[in-house]
Amino acid sequence: MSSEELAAWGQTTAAQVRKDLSHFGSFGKRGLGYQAGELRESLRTLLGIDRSWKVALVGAGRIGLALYEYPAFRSRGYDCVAIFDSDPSKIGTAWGDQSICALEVFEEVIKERDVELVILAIPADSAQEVASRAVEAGVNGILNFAPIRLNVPPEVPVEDVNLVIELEALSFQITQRT
Amino acid sequence: MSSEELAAWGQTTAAQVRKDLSHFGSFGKRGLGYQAGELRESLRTLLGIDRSWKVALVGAGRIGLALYEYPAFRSRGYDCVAIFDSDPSKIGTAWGDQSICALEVFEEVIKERDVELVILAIPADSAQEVASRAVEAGVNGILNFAPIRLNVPPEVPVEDVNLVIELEALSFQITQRT
DNA sequence: ACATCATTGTGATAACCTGCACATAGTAAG
DNA sequence: CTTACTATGTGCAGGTTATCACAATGATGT
Repeated sequence: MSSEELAAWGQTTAAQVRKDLSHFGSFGKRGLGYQAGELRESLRTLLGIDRSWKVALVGAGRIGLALYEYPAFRSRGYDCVAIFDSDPSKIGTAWGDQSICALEVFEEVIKERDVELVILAIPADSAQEVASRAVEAGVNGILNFAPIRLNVPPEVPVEDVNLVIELEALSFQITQRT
Repeated sequence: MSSEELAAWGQTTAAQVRKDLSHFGSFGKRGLGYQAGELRESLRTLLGIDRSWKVALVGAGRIGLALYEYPAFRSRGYDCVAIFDSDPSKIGTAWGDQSICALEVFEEVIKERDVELVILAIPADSAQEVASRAVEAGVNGILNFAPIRLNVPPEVPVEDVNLVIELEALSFQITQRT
């Protein structure tokens, strides 16, 4: 597969593909291109997605449920090993093979099950507190659906997903289109 | 409110805030700062979010449900005026005040209800087809949850949301952290 | 063995973005 | 009215990112 082909796939240019890859090493053969399977594996290793990750889900609401049942997570190596919620009526009930835990036992469960990533699917007003507790408990990264900017130490990466902003980005582009 | 304060809020620098705003006009008063409410309204107009937008949801699965019930959408002016699904057992049933429509009547309903934005919460294999039909029916923008790059004319903006990639971005950063 | 061809990896170049620093202008007080 | 003060808007400089263009290199065929 040539950088040209890869570029078409990724909506970019051939030069961009080659430059980007060159920052991490030399993956292609001159005159031939890249061997797709080999490149794929190299990149998987490079990105740290050549193994499975233990994930905890905080918030057993509708968004939490959608994420928990999202097949792509498991198939890409993200294993949900714990679910938390603050609602007493949900605690103890089970989704699939996971029983929903109370936030009171958060640290305990996180450590016991070696959770590395936490998905926050809870309202904005409790997100900061849970995030801080997660960091304290040794979590390595946070995927945040709450519409606030979390304050965490720089060594713990946070990825924010804000669906309203995505819609607003569309609105903006449409408005600009004159 | 000074650019300094705004910068702290948005995790950036005062100079950046001023430069960015200056691209769209002059909103502040020298020696005083910005008047928050006024600035807010100016930006809302600029971004095209000073009005409500009519949205159709395609895919009445768990992700679709989570989005449909997401209160922030309605409160920010995004009105879901139609829901579509291909599953015959869902068609005709209702979520809240919306009855789920068949994809057969897609174009008809889109035009009749003046839908401007479409949210695609369906599997990758049918996303391109629905996207093309949406563009053809006159939709102005697409929020795409399917993990494929949609092929649509450049005047129709597409925002992609890929939750697996968000998790992978975390994995990468953690791996790099050495 | 040699020539031809295709495509990489990369130095040079251009475009873009961020941050600094200050002239400018509006406010307030004497 | 004049002076002192504050915070904007912006030209400039530095750094980062994208694009170009080509020498280097391996494959293929004669």
